[in-house]
Amino acid sequence: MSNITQIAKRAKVSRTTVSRVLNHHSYVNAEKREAVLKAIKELNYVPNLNAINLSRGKTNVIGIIVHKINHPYFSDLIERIGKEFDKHNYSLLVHQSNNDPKKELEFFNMLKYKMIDGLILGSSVSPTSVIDELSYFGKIVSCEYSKSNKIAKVYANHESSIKMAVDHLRDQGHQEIGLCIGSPQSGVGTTRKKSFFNLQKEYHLNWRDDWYFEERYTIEDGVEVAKEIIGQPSRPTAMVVGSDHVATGIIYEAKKQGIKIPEELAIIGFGNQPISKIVELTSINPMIEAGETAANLLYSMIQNQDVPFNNTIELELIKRKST
Amino acid sequence: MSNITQIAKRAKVSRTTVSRVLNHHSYVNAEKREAVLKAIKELNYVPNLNAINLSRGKTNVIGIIVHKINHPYFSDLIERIGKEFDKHNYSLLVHQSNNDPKKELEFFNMLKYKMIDGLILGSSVSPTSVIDELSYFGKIVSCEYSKSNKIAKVYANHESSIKMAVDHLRDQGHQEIGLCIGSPQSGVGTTRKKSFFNLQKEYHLNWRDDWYFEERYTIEDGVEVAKEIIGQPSRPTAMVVGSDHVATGIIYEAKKQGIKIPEELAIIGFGNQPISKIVELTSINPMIEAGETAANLLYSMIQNQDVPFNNTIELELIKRKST
DNA sequence: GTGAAAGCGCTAACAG
DNA sequence: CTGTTAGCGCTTTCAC
Repeated sequence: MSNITQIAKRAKVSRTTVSRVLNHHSYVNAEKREAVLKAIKELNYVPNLNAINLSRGKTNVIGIIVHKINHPYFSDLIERIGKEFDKHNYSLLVHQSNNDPKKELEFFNMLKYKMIDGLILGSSVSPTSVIDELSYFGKIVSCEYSKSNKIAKVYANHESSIKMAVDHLRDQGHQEIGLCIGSPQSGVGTTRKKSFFNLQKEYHLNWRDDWYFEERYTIEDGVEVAKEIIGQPSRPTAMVVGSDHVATGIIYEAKKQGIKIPEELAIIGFGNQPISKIVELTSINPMIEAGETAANLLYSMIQNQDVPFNNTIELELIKRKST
Repeated sequence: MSNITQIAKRAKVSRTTVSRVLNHHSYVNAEKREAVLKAIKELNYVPNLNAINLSRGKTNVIGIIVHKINHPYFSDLIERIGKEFDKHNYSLLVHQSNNDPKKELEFFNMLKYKMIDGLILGSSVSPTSVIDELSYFGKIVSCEYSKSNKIAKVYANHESSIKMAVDHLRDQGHQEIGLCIGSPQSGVGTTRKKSFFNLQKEYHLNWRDDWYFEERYTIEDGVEVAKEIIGQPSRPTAMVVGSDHVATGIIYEAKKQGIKIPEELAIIGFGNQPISKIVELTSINPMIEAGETAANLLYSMIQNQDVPFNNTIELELIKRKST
């Protein structure tokens, strides 16, 4: 394993010159350049990124933390952010928190310790104070609402999206509406839950506690939810479901049990995932891509450009046959 | 931003001592230790990982490259590998290649340049020569079959899995069997395709070229495949489908068009993904978890332990109602 | 138990 | 266009 000094010696130039040809800096005399290139070949030289990173004070790596890597929402998010940053020659350090604040804290050190140049919060359960303090160490973009005003955010208004869903269902005549969300601790979950129950009171909707479900993420979870609903003595006529995949599971199981969608059970999901087209699920969807937006925001911030910190995402309701 | 030298000065000790308390090395006089800790607090010291990495010659990061981050197979793989390495305090640098050899090569530099301590090939389209050369720079584990004998591999025998599928369908009386795979360039795709056509000849199965589909990855792709099949003047009575998700799409669309599964069209998938239970898809499944296995192999290799390079995964056929 | 000194490998300001 | 020199921040032998 050779280094720049050996190349310099062999090519009979200074290390600076080697560095210059390596980085295509300014012009280097053709002969010397050739000598350097020759030495590089002969010694099988490869650069050491850790040295470069240390010297430059940056790594061209950005971090992203999510609740669960293989949840479709997050894997899509990671994919889009990765693709976007790839254009700028940045790599992605991906971490899964399982919504565990300790795990988040651990990963946040990557920013503090200068292992990553920026951080994207796919989801976070850390208190604002932690985020505020962290922001001192580097650029951060959150893909959900955050109270911190030290970081950029790109988020949908989940309050209005819940209203969009409930209003839509009420328009169809529903008065018994259940709710199913993911993590009630996450920003998204908290807001959805709160907004829903506010509306439920405001509209004087009927309610039973067993119409509420949380910590549901997958198609299989949806199947379970459907079973629970169907077993109830008096079940809701409609469900607002935080994830298209869970909603898909509900539809699948309900249909299997001979329940007519939407006549006997209406379902509305979120995210307009590919699968929603297939099961003809009505879904509420962001009108911009949060991943790309977050990536571009962060990239600009890393370039020390000013960006808006509050970026709200407009939503639209895509009506299909499940409502 | 303070560094170890400033801490040393303030605590009136040497940098070595600071380093020792930081790393819990040997014993340090209680008073000096306190002084160091105090200085660290006062100066808001945070370590610089790049310096540590450079000095130590390792990063505690491993890289993983996959065709597509948000394909369920790969996002599951990443999740499992991440979880496994998290136990050892390793982070994950994730890269998507889109099966582009150039993109792969770019990421391989992360290993050469010492940015990562090891590499997992979720999928790869690079020639053996490239992998062989790369193996010189670090430990590599492939999650699919590879001709390279310089890296560890954990792979299913796709030849026998195809045979398992075709035999099963023949047992049910099928003579007209179609094939649908992902990338025909990937190791998996190549083998599946070749094995299938060998069998098709050996068994004298009927065949039409329009019973073959490639580059299909998603549920939506499956819907398209179903539409194409159904539109054919003489369609196959069964399909071997490389992905459960694509198979799910086929089932969904076929049923929608009133085609009876499995009477009029039998479907067999691969991977036993959660969704396969829901659509009652027969699926062929590995009996061990490739992700965990690959992670543990790589971890052992990084510890300079000897590991078996050829790790085959046994498969089982999980019969459900689609065949 | 502690410190001096020599790395780890590269970059960049400055002078010529 | 090129070299000198001073970092970047931490680890680790080796003496004492």
